[in-house]
Amino acid sequence: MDDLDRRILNILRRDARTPYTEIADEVGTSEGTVRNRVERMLEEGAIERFTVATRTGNVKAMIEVGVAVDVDTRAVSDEMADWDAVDYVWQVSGEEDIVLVVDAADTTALNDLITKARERDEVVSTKTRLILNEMLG
Amino acid sequence: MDDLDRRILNILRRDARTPYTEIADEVGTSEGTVRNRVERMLEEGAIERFTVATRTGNVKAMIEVGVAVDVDTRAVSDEMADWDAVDYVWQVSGEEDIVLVVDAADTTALNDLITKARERDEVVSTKTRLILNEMLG
DNA sequence: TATGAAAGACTAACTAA
DNA sequence: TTAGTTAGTCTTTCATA
Repeated sequence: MDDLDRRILNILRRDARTPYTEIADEVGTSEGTVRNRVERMLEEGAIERFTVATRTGNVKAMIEVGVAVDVDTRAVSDEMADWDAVDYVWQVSGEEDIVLVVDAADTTALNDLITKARERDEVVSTKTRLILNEMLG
Repeated sequence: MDDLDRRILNILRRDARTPYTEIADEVGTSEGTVRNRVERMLEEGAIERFTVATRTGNVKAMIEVGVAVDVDTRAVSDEMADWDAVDYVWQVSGEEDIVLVVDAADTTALNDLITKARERDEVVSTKTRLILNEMLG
């Protein structure tokens, strides 16, 4: 993971469909080098996956969910990952245990999701924050 | 945004390099249809961008940052987006105003980042949560 | 690091609803 | 008029030297 890797990553983070030849030009190396490095980073896990950032709805939010102490957080997370509109489920340290990152159609859909979470016996608290603006690092 | 769109998105979210022909097979349509729909979703903003999910360091975390009431949150967010190891900056509603999603080399790097945030006059509080596990929705 | 072959994406003309 | 299909062409990626 050297500076060249980081420059390649920065280009891919902004547009993962940039052709290797174009990346090569930009960072001053050959197409083959870029390709080999991307493959290496994929193997090593520096690149977890190629993906798309979506905004299918109008409301993005994070829901911090607290669960009871005797509960298998992993299992709960697993189920919540299957819920509609849920993009990511993070198990986190801190007061709450799970953070849902969601992309909901509207506030009603968001509210339904929060309700669904609160109705579960294992869930002891929720705290929702709307994501008003997102910027890439 | 119909069911076919959603199925295409789900495939792309897991691997954005899946060839159109393969997606077409999986969802039961032609390559051209998949391509047209992906292009339309890009134009409409349902797909914000093609990107890579990275893990360059060993520590992922979210840092909730509270800023003073008279501060331009946008400007602060803008600067923080440029900091090393910061993947995303979200302006959010709730007690705190900014959430940094970071991918740090180690806990020292994470701590440096938190310190850097706390040293700013505008920042009145920080709360850090380690992301222990992430799952795709 | 080149180069040719293979895979994939794109263009544009066509068909059907 | 819009969505979908397809054949041919061009671009990108990949494997080999």
